[in-house]
Amino acid sequence: MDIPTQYNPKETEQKWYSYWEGKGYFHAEVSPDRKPYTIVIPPPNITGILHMGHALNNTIQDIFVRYKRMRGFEVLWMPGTDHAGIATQNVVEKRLKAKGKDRETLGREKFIKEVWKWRDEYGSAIINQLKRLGCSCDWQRTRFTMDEGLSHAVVEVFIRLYRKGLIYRGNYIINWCPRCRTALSDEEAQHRDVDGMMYYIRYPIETEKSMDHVVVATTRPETMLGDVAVCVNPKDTRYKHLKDKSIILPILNRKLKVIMDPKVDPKFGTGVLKVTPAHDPVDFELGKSHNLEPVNVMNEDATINELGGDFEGMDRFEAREAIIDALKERGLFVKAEPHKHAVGHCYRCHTMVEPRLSRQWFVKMAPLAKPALRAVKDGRLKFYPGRWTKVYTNWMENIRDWCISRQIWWGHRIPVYYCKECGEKPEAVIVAKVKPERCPHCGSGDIEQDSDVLDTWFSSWLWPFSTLGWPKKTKELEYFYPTDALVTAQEIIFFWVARMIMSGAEFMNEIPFRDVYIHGTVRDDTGTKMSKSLGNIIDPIEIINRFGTDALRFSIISITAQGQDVFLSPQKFEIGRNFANKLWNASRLVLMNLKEGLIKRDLCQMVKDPALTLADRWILSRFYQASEDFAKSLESYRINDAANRIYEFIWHEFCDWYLEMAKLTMDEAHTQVTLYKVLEKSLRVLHPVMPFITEDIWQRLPREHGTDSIMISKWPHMQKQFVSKEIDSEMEILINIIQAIRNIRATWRIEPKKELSVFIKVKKKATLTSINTNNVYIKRLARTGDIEARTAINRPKHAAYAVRAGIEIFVPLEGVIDIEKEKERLKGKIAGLASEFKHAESKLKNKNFISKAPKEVVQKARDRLEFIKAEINPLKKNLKLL
RNA sequence: GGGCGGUUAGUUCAGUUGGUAGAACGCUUCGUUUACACCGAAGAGGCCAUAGGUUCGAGUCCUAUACCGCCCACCA
Repeated sequence: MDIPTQYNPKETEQKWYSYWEGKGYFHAEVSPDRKPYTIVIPPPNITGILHMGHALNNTIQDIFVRYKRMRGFEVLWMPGTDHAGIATQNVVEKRLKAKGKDRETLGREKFIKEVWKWRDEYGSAIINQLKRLGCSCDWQRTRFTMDEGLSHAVVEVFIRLYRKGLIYRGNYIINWCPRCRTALSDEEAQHRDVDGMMYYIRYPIETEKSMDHVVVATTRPETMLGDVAVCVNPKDTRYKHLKDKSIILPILNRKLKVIMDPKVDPKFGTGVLKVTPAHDPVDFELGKSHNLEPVNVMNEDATINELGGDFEGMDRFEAREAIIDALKERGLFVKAEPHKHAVGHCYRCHTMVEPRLSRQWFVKMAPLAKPALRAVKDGRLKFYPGRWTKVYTNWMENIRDWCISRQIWWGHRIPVYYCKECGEKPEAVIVAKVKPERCPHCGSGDIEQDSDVLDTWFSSWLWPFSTLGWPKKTKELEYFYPTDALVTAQEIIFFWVARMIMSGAEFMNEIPFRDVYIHGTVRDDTGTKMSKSLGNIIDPIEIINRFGTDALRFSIISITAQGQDVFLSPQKFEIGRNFANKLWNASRLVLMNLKEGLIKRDLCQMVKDPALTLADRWILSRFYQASEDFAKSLESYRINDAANRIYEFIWHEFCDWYLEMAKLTMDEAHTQVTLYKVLEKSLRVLHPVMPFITEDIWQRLPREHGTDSIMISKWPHMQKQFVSKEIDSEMEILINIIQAIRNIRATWRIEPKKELSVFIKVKKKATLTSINTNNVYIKRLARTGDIEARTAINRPKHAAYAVRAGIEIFVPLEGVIDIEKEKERLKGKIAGLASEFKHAESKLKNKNFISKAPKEVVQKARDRLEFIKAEINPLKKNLKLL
């Protein structure tokens, strides 16, 4: 059979991927006679390119998908992308800017056309990369969150929640990104520690005798322009005198009320809080409970507005400096102290988020969280590893309302219309699927749609059912929902996983999946997260080009322990490349020797075949154990264990031992059959992990396997009758003997080509028989001549000796090595070491050396001494044997 | 401030209900015997972070401590 000497991954990958796709193997249909297995892809966003996190994530999913498909499930792995509102808008805006255009002059409609154009051109890049990864997704069912069907689901959900009173609109402090100029949800504001300053500022008290002050502490002095009050804790005796007094806001000279509220911590700062309801969430709450009118002093881009007096037009940080200078001039500045605190940053552009008072749409989350919480508590939904359960419940129990409106253009426009005639009346708000002709209240035709769009996650949280046609009751939805598993990274547990569970419970009355497998974050070998901005990314496509897809997949899986972060460096991919190479060459050996007429045998019949050797039985026994272990590990999400188990089997059991033994009887039928069966089945077990190389080799094997592809072949059926601990341990003894003899050869420096005669002393009769019937293997693999095994043996003269598992092994050295010469060599070596030992010992007894030499040098000397001790004893033992 | 993860061979990491410590890479020595040097053989290398406790027995369970890392949090 013809098989190239050199494995060429690229060729293999291209050939077989298009073959699978062409045959339609990825496609899943409703098939009532089979059980469905559905896996939910975390849809990558269209601006993204494949990074290692994706590679890990999708490899894991593809392993499950291929495995389950082989196990007879109707597998649906539905791919798709999300529209990534802010990120995509940013990308397209940047592109426009390069052409000298901008979004505002273009206008909304034309801009959105531009975005669609962009997405048609670049938005499927990541899909193609997933194909190169070998992902067996049902590409015919590829979905996009802006598709008609999914958009329809979004509107439907908005309306249902609104009618249920779970969506409301209101003025609140939200996270505002001044660069993207939009509101963000709490999750989208990522807290990072910032080395800031705490500024202490004097606020004058309005009294008869002026000059009295109260000192206020703040990290954001620029917000003082929006101060409306000063607040102290009612129990704080230091500030009792402030009651009913007024405070003068410096610079702007506005009168501030003094309010008392237990929310203020007397121990923090000076115990006096300046109250800025429009720019701080706590202050906002205070303002509400004390009836204070907020003063918003900032524009959308975080510059100071007209209410900021002389500071109008300045950026927030510029204004901060200017205000401090102004305060210093007036003698109202006390001090600034370094202060570390966590500040929110936009998760898309990393700009410091500004808390901002504005009118937004929110989802009331607490009622949605309840059933989602219950599902986890009563075990219907499980996290792997389990520790994420706590993280999840914690978040759910303290859930806050979700700000879903975004002041951008790319996304699902909010299905809310306002009647201009009705103005600010509540009746002016019309929530509808399509724009109403007339206002149902006043009949006016002057109606405008809300200009905001929805958070991208407001469409992805519906993914498990919106992609299956919801709200229509499709047969796919009924068959494939709820899905089985979700594989994802910890970063999106709150953004996506938790919300999907809530939406599933709410709209489908059933949580969307039962297993959530959270894998680790991919980091570089210094432990920092891989990111474009840090420039420490390892591009999976580059790795694929260099090592092959299978190598990438195998390597990344084998080093990813359940839920543990993954530390990567390019050289780690050599594991997989070497393994692929090993597999290829082992297969070559088998293929070159396979005679088609000899392999057609039924396994069930084979067990009884007396021609089967110990080696044949052993490798079959090992194979079935390996394949079972593999499956068990996989089903419990211990994927690295699975990968390493099959690696261990193929490399160290099949290649290192069985193939070497099989070479003895290569032409015999039992060996031919065993070689063929074990290789063919091993390929099937390995296929989910390394799809390309396994398909390629499998297709070169003689065709008696009924299907056109390993991809749709059946998972090897367990044949318990082959699993035998007795066979295993019988072989283990042989292996031990062989290793012992090889060891003797190495320690006595026996020429490789010299044949040895061997005496073996065994206690058990059965073992003796086994050794005698199988001594051909010892002869071949340990390269020996005659082997004499008996229950009673006298130690031969001048013999090397070893004992393994209770079996004694003697190898006479006379005639094998020059005994006198070896004696001399050993004596010389011992003498040399002894003198070195003496020297080192006396050195270490020298007090001057110990006290004056650098510590490392002394330690080295000590280590050396220990080393010599350890070296010298075995040599002495050997000398005695001669 | 709360929660979580890590600390095991020179390095990077496995170690599933407690039972004589594993892999990969690197290192040393040998080897090109008709699959493979992206290879084979033999070998060296570990008070499993520290201190207590439970147990016949602890890398594994409990309690503290230290260091590294992550997540969450409206202390201005």
